[in-house]
Amino acid sequence: MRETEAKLVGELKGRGYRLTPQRELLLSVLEGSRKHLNAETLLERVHKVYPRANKSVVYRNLELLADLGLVSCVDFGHGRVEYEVHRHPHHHHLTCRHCGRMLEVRSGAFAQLQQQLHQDYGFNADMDHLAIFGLCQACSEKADPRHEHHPHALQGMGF
Amino acid sequence: MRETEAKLVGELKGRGYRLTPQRELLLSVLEGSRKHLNAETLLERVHKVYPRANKSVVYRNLELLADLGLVSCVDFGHGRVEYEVHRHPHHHHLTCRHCGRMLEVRSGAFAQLQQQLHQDYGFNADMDHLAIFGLCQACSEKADPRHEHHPHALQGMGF
DNA sequence: CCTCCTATTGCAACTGGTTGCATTTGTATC
DNA sequence: GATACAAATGCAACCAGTTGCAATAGGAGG
Repeated sequence: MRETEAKLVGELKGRGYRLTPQRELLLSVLEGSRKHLNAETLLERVHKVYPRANKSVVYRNLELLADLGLVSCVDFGHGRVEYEVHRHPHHHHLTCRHCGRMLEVRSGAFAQLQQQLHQDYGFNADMDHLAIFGLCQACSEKADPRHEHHPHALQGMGF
Repeated sequence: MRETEAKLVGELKGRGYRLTPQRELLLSVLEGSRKHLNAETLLERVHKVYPRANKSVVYRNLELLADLGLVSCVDFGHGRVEYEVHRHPHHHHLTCRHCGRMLEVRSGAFAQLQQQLHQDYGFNADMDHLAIFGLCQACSEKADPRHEHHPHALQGMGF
């Protein structure tokens, strides 16, 4: 906790950013949660301590913190982006587009892909921001190939 | 052209969807373009032929067509999603978060990742919807590690 | 060609997120 | 601790995309 706090202060000051109460608060809320948080929840919690906080500050600081590598944001395709402190540097997210469940995964294949892209194209991929969609095992098994697409499946799926 | 048209009709009717002028038009606009198109441009073009077309129809049909595997949509992180007919089944997009340029790529490493995820977690990844962010070769070379993050870099980047 | 049923459309209201701008506030310097 | 300057905030307007709902229109069956 203190460690990331100190890291934050160092990162910010070193680069000419200011240490504002909103910024500290935002990070501490993120650290206080084990789960991903979306911007709305985040704002609610910040609000309890600092009622005049504003959503644009939340978004702008999340962007900054993400940019500094302190938080990572993942778009699970549920209409809102989720944020978390960047403590497990190499885990990725597999989201099932059918049941909506999300799997955290740490596969060497990601590092391999990253390496390959660097080798072949000189591209330095941000693998940590990666969310992959598809069908989880359970849903793959249930899916009958002839009915893979149900009319209105997406609208009626309840997420 | 006709081929995809026929494929569309078949897919739709076979699954109980209707063949509406908006749907056909949307697909033909997508096919008439070699590049990715965003929903706004798409709507403009549809509008020229069918002036009372509406954005919600565009979005709903893009979702349907994507779901049927006829178009693919990629989020380049520029604030709007881009759509294209799904003719090159296995190309992926590397987007530079600094200069915004986009690279089309066909690497075996993606297939390998896909395979690995299937093997290890039984997860069937939709690799075609994948856009990867990072730094392109040019920007990586220009970036001085001590100034990797410029104040307001994202706001001032001009896209 | 008429009827009926339901998929689809058009619309307007809404959502999550972004932006421009005037105001406030960290913080470096004196 | 006062000053000054740029970074950050708060706000309101905005943007892309989504949703609920009443009206419309494919198309299957008669």
